[in-house]
Amino acid sequence: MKEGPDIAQIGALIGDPARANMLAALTGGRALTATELAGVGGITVQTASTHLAKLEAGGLLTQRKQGRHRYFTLADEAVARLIESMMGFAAGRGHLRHQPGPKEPALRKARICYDHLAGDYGVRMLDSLIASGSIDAVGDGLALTEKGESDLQCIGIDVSDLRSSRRPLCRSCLDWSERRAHLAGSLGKALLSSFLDKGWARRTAESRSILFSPEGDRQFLKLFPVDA
Amino acid sequence: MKEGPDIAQIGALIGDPARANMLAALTGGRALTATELAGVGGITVQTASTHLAKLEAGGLLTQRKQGRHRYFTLADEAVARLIESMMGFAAGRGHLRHQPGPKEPALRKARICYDHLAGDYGVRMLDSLIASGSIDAVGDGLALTEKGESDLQCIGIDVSDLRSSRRPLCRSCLDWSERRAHLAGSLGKALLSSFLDKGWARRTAESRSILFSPEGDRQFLKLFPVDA
DNA sequence: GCGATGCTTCGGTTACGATCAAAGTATGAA
DNA sequence: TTCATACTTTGATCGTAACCGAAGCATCGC
Repeated sequence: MKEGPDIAQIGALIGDPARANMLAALTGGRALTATELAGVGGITVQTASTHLAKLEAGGLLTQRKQGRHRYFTLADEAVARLIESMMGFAAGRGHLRHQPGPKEPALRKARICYDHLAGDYGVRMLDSLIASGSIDAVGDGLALTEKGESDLQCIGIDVSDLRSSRRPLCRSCLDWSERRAHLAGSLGKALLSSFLDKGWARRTAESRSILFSPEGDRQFLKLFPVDA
Repeated sequence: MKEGPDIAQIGALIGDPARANMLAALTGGRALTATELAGVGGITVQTASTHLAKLEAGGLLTQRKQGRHRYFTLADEAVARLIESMMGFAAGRGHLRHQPGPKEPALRKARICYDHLAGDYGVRMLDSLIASGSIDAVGDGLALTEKGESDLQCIGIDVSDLRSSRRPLCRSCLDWSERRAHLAGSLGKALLSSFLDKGWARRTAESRSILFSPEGDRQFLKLFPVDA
């Protein structure tokens, strides 16, 4: 008994509904203040403050002081992956939210997952990249091909820049709504950034969902076709 | 707020120390009775019973009645992966157990992870298989090569048998003690089974650790060399 | 300096859940 | 049948942690 690392601590940290909501909100990638997080957690700022202190002590969060605000973010990508993988697991077990809500469809279509695109559009993009031979899917792993590198160059993404970082270029991330993989890693981030830069899509204020403009939608679907 | 699946429920399930210990013990792959699980959880049978009922209701466990015993196992491999990934995360954050204990070294050397080999030996085996060209590592995924298939045939593992199952052949699983990948999937299971069948190693009664015989140790190290 | 805002700390209440003893149910052995 | 084992259910206790009000700091704008 008592073998291995202590999973009960982080389980308990994630196990509180208010904290889980905060973490889920932070999986959106942007830094949030204590007051904002109190909002998503449905609690007062005092309570939120103690929760945030616990999460920080547990190594899940980091905070950055900026003036009289304190911005909280997930400690690193590993935390984001843990949260998303738990969401995927929970979705598979039917542990869904009680109220689907009106925002749900938008969230399923396209949302941000830490720093890359998820949802129907995220899955579609990866499928298309694989079908066109830009990405090789071997087993459960992903690798960029030479064709993919030159194709990406054409749409303004310099892969050699990305390679210089320590972060893996391609990573598959299980999508909780689609139950299939989408593209994470530095390439996933770069692609989403380029969509936002081009004005094809924009992030929403309070939600993880990503809204495509009519023109951006057209361009995206053209760039990442799916053969019938 | 309140977006996505509910991770707080499973977080809370794993968040209790007694339940976490039970789950960790069941990651050893074998079915355990309620009384045995009460032992690893350090609680009475009554308390264990309520815990087990909760875990079953949450979809993490299944039970099988056999005479007057009730054998509990993890619901499926996804649960095992979740637990191991949380262990890996916890180990990375330094959420280690307070008492390392005397069994720790054996556990780090070789242990069972659901149904395949983990620990130093598990990582070594995968490294060797990759170095010899039996397995291709692309990105974070794994794929068996033709050479690998014939090599495995030589040591008595029929890959075509394994392919018939729905379960993926090769899967990489992050090792919490080594912080590197070892081989999971049906091939990982088949390899460990063959070691046990050959009498190279045996499982221990109360622990997840796997004990190699002197002869088995020699054979294993010869079969999976690491080039300096 | 002043007040306003953002956040944390303190104190006290409350509620939930983990715990076990004791009683109840099911299976097996004699 | 009777007793023993394996487990669950019930009931009651207890501790902890979530929660908020109020007070205490820190920072900004004026």
